Amino acid sequence: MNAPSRREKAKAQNRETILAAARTVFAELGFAGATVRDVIRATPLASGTFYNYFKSKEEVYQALSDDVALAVRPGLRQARLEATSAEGFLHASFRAFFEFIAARRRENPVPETSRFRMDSPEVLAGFAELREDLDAAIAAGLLPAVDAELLTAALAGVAFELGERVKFGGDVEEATRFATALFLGGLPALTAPDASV
Amino acid sequence: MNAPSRREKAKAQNRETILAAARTVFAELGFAGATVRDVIRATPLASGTFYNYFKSKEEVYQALSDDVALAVRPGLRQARLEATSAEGFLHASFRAFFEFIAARRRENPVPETSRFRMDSPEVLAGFAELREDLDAAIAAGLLPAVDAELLTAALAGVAFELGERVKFGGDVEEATRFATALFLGGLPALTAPDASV
Amino acid sequence: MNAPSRREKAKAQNRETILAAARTVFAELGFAGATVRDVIRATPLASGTFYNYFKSKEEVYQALSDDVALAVRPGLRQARLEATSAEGFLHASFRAFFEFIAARRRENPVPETSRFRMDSPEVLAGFAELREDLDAAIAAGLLPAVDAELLTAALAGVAFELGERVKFGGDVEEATRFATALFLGGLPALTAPDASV
Amino acid sequence: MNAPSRREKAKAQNRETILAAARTVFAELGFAGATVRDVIRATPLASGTFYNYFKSKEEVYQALSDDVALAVRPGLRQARLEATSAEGFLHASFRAFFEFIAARRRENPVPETSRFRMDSPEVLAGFAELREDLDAAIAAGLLPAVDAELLTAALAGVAFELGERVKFGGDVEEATRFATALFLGGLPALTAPDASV
DNA sequence: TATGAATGAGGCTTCATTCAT
DNA sequence: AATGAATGAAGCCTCATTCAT
Repeated sequence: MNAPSRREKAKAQNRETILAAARTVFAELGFAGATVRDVIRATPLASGTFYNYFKSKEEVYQALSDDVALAVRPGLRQARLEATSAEGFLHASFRAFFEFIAARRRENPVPETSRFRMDSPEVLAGFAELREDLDAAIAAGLLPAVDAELLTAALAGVAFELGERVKFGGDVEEATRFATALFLGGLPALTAPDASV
Repeated sequence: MNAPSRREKAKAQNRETILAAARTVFAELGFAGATVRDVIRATPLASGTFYNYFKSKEEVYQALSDDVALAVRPGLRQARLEATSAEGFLHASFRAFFEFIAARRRENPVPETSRFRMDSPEVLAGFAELREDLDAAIAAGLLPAVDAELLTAALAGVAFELGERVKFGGDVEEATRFATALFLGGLPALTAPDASV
Repeated sequence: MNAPSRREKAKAQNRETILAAARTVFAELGFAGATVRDVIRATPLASGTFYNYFKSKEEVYQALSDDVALAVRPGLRQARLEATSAEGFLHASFRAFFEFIAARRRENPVPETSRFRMDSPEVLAGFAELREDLDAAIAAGLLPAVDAELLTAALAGVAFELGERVKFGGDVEEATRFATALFLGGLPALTAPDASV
Repeated sequence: MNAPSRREKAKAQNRETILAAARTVFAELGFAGATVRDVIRATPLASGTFYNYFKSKEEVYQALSDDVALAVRPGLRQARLEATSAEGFLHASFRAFFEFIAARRRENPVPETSRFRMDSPEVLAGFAELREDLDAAIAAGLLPAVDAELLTAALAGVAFELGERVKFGGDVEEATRFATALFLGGLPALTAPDASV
């Protein structure tokens, strides 16, 4: 009992409608380029209704991030925490990430968009934990003692850009293999005394 | 013959004034976040004057890309084309990119903007030729025969994200070394038959 | 017979709740500056409930006027009608008015609003009958035969402005004495043939 | 030479157009009740133009006040400063004020309006100096030593309300005589030891 | 060519009011 | 009756762009 009333369901539904519209619109126009109006227009709702749910574009962004935190990050993290080798760690991370993008693509086909639009909230939210896990992995001896700050950045960058390819139809497995191999091969080189220039 | 008249010089000057202002403003606010007004305001010129030189913000963007093509990319390309080793190729590319960002940081010392602001014309234009050069380098045997599409993406991603760190004070040399070493170590692994998972 | 049912009492209660909130809100924001939403927000009731009792802000205004007609004005009129001297007439009028303002100040201790806020229903309603009473007082020989139109205006003006002082902490007694003395002294002069300029 | 160009004249003209519209609209709707849109609508100008001249309704209000300060108050003040008797002081003040209102009425006929709309900027602006002059007049022995705070309020209130009558066709001379006589007669009474209640 | 005021479209937000529950 | 979410009109303001000077 205490099942959600019809009204409560409608309310939850509207919230989802707005979030889904925002996802699409942000992907299409970029977060900065999108307006609240754009989001509303992508919705059957009236303009005022938006403000019953969110105070601003930023708040939608936040909600989108939260959604993702709930949906993807636990799995992603779990995979990393359970990893017993550098390869496992990297493979689990990249795979989870690319899978997520591919799933998104399936349920919400992406319109043509320029490559520098990859600033969607969902994507960014997941990276916050990465650094943390990296530190743990290094401390545990799973990864060599490289500069964790730069390594986080490099991992994020590669995930980011390969993710773009996946978003437009690239193969998840292939992207995962490529990224994993790159870092697996590169990591030892990063600890070697620098001889370059 | 036909040295530019005073009038022509004044004209060229205004054009440069606008472009310089746009560079600063786009860097500060991002392309999407910036308005033509913002650009004009960063200029001693009147609003109408803007339209004597450019039809829109997009056209300024294009001009900025062209500018950088003229100014930065030839040198970068040259270095890549003359490279005699994978390391030289990578090192030249990363170094040029991070130097570029550091220079921008120096002339525009108030970033306060997060990662979204990497969508500037110069940055994007710089990557346009990378793929081309990669293909050439692979054909020349300088780089192993990996998937050039994915490699381009991975290079861009790492450059992007390490570039962020440089933008906020990171060291150019350190970023260059890190990125170069990562790919130098990773490239051989990319050609090995995949054994992962 | 026919004592109010529980339901009728609840209904009357809600009406009073809204009126009380409106009084406070109008006093704080002024009639023009206040919105129906403001009134509802100052209430535990839902927005729709407002419309079960009033059609609009204006109707609340009217009801407030009626309320005060019921509550304050009879006493004031009584005092004026029973006055046996000009002083009694004036003193009763001013005192009632300033007391009213002081009472409002006590129950709503955050004025922060300047002179504009004197346009509340109670205040205006209170002056409506003054002219009538003045005519009666003049006819009864209580007041000298001055221009009742102008006298009404002058009384209202003084009451208004001294009322402002009372609103911000001025003493009721002092304001009453001042206003009464002014008119008591001035009234004879008003009947004298005009020699001025 | 340096005569205002056509453009400069148009600009000054627009400013006046807006101010005139604001005067009318504030008188009609009250300051609080009026919107910027209302002002614009009372104008042949486009909405954006308003903001070329004023940042907000409040700024128009300020400008209106400044206008009045320039136009009326110097004369008003002069008359008071030159007064050599209480009667002269009062007469000059009231007369100047009512004249101003009458002049306004002539050039800018007032629509029907309720009595509590008399919160127009012009009217209020002039009273700021009154208190100052009153203090000076009392110090100079021109007026008896009454409570200057309350006297200011009373004078303002009477001017206010009689001004309303003048605004709707009342006679300037009559209002001036009435107000002057009231205070002339009332002032002595204000200094007498209080025997009231 | 440069100027900058005027324009009105369009973005943001709040409001009064309705109406299904 | 009471509720409170939905609605869209309307207020606020900024913007890109034009055009007379």
